[in-house]
Amino acid sequence: MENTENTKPLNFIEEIVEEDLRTGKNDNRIHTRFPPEPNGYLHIGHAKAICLSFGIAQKYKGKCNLRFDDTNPVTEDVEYVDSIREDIQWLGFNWEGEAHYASDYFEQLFAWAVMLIRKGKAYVDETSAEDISAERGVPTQPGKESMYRNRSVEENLDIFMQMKNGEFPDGTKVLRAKIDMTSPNMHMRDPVLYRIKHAHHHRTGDKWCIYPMYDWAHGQSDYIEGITHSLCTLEFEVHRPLYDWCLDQIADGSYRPRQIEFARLNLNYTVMSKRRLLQLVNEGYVSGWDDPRMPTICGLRRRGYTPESLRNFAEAVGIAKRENVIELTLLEHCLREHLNKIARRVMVVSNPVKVLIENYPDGKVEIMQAENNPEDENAGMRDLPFSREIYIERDDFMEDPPKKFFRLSPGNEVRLKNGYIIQCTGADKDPATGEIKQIRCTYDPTTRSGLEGANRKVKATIHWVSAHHAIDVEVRLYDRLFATPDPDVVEEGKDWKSNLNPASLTIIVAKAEPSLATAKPEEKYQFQRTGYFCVDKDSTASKLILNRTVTLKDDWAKIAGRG
RNA sequence: UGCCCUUUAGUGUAAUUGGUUAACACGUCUGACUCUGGAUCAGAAGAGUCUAGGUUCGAGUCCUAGAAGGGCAACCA
Repeated sequence: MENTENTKPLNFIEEIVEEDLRTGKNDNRIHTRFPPEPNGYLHIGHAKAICLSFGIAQKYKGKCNLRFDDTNPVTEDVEYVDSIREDIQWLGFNWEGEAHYASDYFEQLFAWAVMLIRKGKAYVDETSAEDISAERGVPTQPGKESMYRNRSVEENLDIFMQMKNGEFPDGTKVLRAKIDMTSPNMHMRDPVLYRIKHAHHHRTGDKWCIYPMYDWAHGQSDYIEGITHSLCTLEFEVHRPLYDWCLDQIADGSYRPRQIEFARLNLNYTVMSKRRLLQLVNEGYVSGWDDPRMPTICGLRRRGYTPESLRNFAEAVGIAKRENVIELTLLEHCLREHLNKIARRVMVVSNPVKVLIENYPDGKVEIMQAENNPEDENAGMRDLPFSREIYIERDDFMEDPPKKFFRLSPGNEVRLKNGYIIQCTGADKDPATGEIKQIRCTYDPTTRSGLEGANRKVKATIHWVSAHHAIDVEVRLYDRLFATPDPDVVEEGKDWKSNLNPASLTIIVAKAEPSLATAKPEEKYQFQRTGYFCVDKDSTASKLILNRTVTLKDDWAKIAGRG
């Protein structure tokens, strides 16, 4: 066990960590952090990042902090803080100690800013936002120094204090680092460190009216918390020189956090940006952040995903620096792999057609025994009522079947799972429409499941429910959110939303075996031969609602699909 | 036309750090088995590593020059 762990190839971040451990860097401490901004819900891309940072800490006996990057009070809210904490814990991770907040460090950050000014490395700029932007230049051309760049230390200090004391309106002044307006890296062209925002902060209230920018807060927060490996996504790569510059101003040399970037997760048939997810919610394309079609952690949870399956997925996709688009089939594979082991099997007929077993005594009811999960010996058995009239799937009968169709058809035999072998004697049709109203069969009493006679080879086994005992349940058949793998590929004049899958949700009423009546929200079931389902939180005692998490693999659908 | 990053089967990730015939997973295709056309098992196809040069006994790994894709110009993170 220990051995397989050691021989598994390391990703490039683990290699860096192991090298640091070899050389004794930072006293051999390994301390990571997950730093969400509380301005939205976490999605599966964050799940990858969470598994990485918490996973590295676990693997190397280190620690992982949760730190809310709450430096922008106008977009942030406690609602998000709470959902983020819940999602991380649901995923199965525990952060070190209490959750941290960048806002915990506002005082220290301010003190360091004052120190910067004293060293002549920061200045207050009164240029307007537009002009600062213009003066910054463009990537291909150097910027121009601000006319306020060379104020005296005293003047800077004085105005900065006034900024802090709320003497200026929003947007009138900023504190800027004095670095290099000609740098080929835009982020080094005197980046803004503080801006004025007379806004109520979800934690510090009205104490502050100046707030630090990400670049001034993040590395410093890492330093304060003793973070050794600060893992983030690729778009922060260009920030790294600034991250290091900021640390240079405060670090004493005995310890040093390091920022390492990796490629974010992309999944086909969905979108991942906060902006787009928000748009789907606001414009009513989905029912909310936890709509089971959303790639949010709470959405996946409601859909029926398990923390294990998500963690296995994060492991399977790996960590590297190149842009990637993971196939949804890999996610679904990880899901099925886990659900197969834990989901109780039940029989539910989603598109019912009645079958009359002509030679079965009217009014008789037998109780059949069914395995709850053949993959789990401890899952036990359950009772299943059987009677003269049952429902089977309409698709499991064909009047005029093609060669490879093994199920019910006139004259043909089929096994009823955990029941009897039946033979079709005919079907009654609506003379006007040709629709099958009822299928007629006979059963062989010696073939009851468990009896000697049941050992006969039969081509197919189908699921069923007793018509009189079945309960009606609402089933929400979810499919992929987008109809095309890359939602950005669109016709002229259309946008990504035109690729939304119109069939991503179909609601039906199905006939379920009676044992399902006591099912509770979040419980996972396998509807035999159909798929995995999860009881929705909207369920009530009188109305059971199940979400289709994912279908079972269906070889017949492939064969039939080929024509 | 500045800087930074990336480039290995359809999709991801590896390759003992310069060493045999480039591996694993998902997907695809066969077949076996099955009281779930599920699961499981067995097998197959599929890349010669972005291109062109070079170094070397030997290059996916090193060098040179290109190409392609991505990122950077918020008082967002």
